[in-house]
Amino acid sequence: MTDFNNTHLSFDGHSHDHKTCVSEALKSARSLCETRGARLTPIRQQVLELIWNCHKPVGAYDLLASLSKDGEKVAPPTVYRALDFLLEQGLIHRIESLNAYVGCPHPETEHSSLFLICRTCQHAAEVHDQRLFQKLSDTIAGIGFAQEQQVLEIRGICPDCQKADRS
Amino acid sequence: MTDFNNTHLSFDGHSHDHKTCVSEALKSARSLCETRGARLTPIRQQVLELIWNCHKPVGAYDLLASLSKDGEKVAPPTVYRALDFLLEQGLIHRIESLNAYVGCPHPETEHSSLFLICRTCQHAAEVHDQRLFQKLSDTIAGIGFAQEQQVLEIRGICPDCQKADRS
DNA sequence: CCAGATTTTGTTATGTTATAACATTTACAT
DNA sequence: ATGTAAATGTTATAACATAACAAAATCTGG
Repeated sequence: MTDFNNTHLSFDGHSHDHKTCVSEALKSARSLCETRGARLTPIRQQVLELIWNCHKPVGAYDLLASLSKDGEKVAPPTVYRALDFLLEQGLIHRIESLNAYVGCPHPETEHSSLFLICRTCQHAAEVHDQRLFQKLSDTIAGIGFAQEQQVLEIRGICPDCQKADRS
Repeated sequence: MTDFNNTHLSFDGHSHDHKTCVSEALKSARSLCETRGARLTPIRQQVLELIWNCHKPVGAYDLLASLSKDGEKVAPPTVYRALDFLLEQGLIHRIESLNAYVGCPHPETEHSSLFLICRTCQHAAEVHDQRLFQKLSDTIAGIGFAQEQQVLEIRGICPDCQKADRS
């Protein structure tokens, strides 16, 4: 069973109240960092918010541009340091095949993710299928390989965009 | 069942006759291109050979440097065009999480691959497990997502390097 | 073989993504 | 308050990739 239909990263596009889901993500991030003694500084929070505000995976230089809009001058290291922090805290994921970043809808526990990336609408849905992950882990363990990180990204066309195509 | 133990990209390091496996790969590439009416030009073949000669995934600029050694001046587009050709023909794979390229040990049929990437020895093993791929495809199809390309990369420590660590 | 079309390669410039190195400021703990 | 650690600012550059156009090589039909 996947949580494809109840994740914020689904392909449901604008059909949900994104403002609410962003603010919930931020709230959750604040409380998590509090608990962990990690410092969610203004810059870090701002970057996290920008990532969540965008429905699609966002590139570091897009974030840089957004941050620089207010006339403030921001340099790449600032953005990358914030991204590093958010990645470490599990608050965002990096999509390797896009060089881009997305918010994680359940940062409280470490987990592997499978991303379904639509080449039409650019959205990336995070899928969790325990049975699948188990089979994968078993296969890898059977080989004797000690896995530390999984990069699982499927590219194609999401259900919505397939429908749109046919109409 | 995986072919982990009978692939040229395994973690067996220098325990096999790599010269032979490179020349076989090149021979196979030539015959494949012949059959398909694709032109394996000197540059393309040279790039393929360089990739096979290296046990690890190779970056485009490493290839560039190798090509430029003979005093010839080679520019990035030359390398990237060769890589594009080789990717199209399925003669190499790109490892997204490394921005690097590896030779494909069975280019005759299109296929998905799962890569096990060792962060100690840098080798990347291509694994094929039909049952696993089937389960993955079923999961994705069940969601209604039309997959076109899979990026499956597991990072960790290979069996050999684990042994080496303990000794 | 030749002329035109197509493919491949050369060349220059630039775009995009990411990090190194070091200075300064801010927050924290005693 | 003061020393220490963490975070941020700043400058420069590394690493990865492609656009655009010119020249050369190859293929194809007459």
